[in-house]
Amino acid sequence: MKETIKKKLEKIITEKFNFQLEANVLPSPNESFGDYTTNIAFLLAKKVKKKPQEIFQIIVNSFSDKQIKKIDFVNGFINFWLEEKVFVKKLIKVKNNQLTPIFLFFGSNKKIVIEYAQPNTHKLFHIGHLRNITYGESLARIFESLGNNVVRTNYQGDVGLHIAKTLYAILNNLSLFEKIKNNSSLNKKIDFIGQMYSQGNRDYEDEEKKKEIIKINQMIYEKDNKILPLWEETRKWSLDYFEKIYQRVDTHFDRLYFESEMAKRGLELCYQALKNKILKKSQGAIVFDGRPYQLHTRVFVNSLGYPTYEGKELALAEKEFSNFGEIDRCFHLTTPEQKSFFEITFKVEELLNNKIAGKQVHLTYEWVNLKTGKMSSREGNIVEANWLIDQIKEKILSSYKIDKVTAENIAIASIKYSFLKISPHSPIDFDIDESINLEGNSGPYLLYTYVRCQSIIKKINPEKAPQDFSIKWSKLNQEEINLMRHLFLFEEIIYQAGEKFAPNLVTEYLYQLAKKFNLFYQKHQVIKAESNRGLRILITETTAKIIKKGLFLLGIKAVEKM
RNA sequence: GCCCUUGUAGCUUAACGGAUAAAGCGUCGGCCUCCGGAGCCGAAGAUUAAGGGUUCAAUUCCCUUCAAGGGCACCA
Repeated sequence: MKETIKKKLEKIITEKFNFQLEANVLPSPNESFGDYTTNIAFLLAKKVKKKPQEIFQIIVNSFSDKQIKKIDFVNGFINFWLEEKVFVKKLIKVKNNQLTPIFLFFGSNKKIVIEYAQPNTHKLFHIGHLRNITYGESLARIFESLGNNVVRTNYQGDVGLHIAKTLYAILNNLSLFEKIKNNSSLNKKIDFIGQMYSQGNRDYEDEEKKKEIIKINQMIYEKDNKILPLWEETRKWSLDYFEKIYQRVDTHFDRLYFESEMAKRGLELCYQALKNKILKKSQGAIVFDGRPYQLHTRVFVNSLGYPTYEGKELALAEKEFSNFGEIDRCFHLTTPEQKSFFEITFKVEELLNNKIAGKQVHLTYEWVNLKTGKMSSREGNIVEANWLIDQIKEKILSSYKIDKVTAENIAIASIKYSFLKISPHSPIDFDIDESINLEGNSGPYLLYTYVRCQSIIKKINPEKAPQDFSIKWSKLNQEEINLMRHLFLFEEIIYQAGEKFAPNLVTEYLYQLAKKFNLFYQKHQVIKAESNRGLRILITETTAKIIKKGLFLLGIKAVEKM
């Protein structure tokens, strides 16, 4: 609808004013300003030297569309009011699952990669990862619903000093390790790795032990047989633990990539880039000189001959762009401190392979810090994902009479919603009571509204409801009108959320929808309605469908009772 | 030092350059003989960090200052 108005306006502007202008058409900010609004009268006034009022008159006289009931002029804005039947048509489409999405493609192949989650093995999966995975999964679903074929990838660090520290400590506690390996649950194993990491960190302070840890680090890189079995075993513990979390938060990956598989190919690519003079030697290392591109200089192969994180990234990019056929965009979700890292590696990748140019995108989301300060595994003040979900679940179980499965779903809904309603660019100072809401603008509020709708629908047979929808606004109450107009905007909101990588637009939309429905519910009867009964049932069904679909786009499962 | 991001009610946040800056929590006052009270209604609460500029219009764009966070060669 928005596009239709826009195109017609632009045509009129060209014909009547002999002027090219992109007409900005938006949903009106509130009900008294119609359904769509445009500011072209302001913009045009100066260009064509006419008063906004005159411009409005000319547009009104030329504009014709069967779906538009009225066009008016308020405060300099031109507002469009849609015919009632347009809304009814849309609601019926939603009811019959016939919504056609507005497509948003990033290229001709309609295939994109989203790389997210990115935890490191041998470390805990904490609320920062939870924010990442929640954001990534939601973006994936939004892009899918806009017509894209999405490949979900996850780049996990399974080599590095933190692992050497952990393995060093384990080597000094081998009997305990064997005992845990044979007899303990996965949770105990993860606890054990955490303890060993802390121990390894303390050991690293000691100069002698530090040398040994660095040696172990090299052994891991070289897949030395003396360390390989221990590395593989503990790595598997971590991966099993991650997999359980992915399932718990309803995410899956098409491909897991590991840092350990990138070293060899990364090194080859670095030497190829050196040969092509994209990289150069400097102080014993191989580096990219970023100055010609206003970038930093960074090391790709260190002076010991090992590829750095940058060097390995070249191999990752190659895989991500070749493992799934032609890719139009590849999104990497990380916290902002990796900005310059990505600017530089993207540049080198482009120089190596110009087909990638412009297709790599770094999407940042901000840190989750604790109110008490920064999280640090050394200080042991990590908010671990399972712990957080369990805490919220307990809180729900102690406050409401529901079963455990539902409590689990509600807990995850409240956590995901709490993250997603905040723009990714806002850092979060996390406090469990303040950050995770169960009332007000929250996941449970939306679930509750959904359950409420379903509860009404279950009590009646919608098929037998009156099907006469030839309505007039004058016969409807304000709550019905507001709801219908809001429901109408759903697809456009999804499009905007995709365009701006902003699931928080979906949360805001759903919250407004639920609020409007609850007010309607409070003031008017549906089942025993004396007027508009069929329409009210239709509105209730549509609200339920859209909340469910919207929650799905946020990665949240609707519950049927609570 | 250079570069990037952020600064909005007591707290946590929202707002393609647009109309009266929008919510939640907290505080205060109302609403269940009625489809689910995790709900609904109302009140109080904002010089959008400060100061300039551009614009018909600035929380949004530009400049300066202040504050917080992050990045700037062999960590990931």
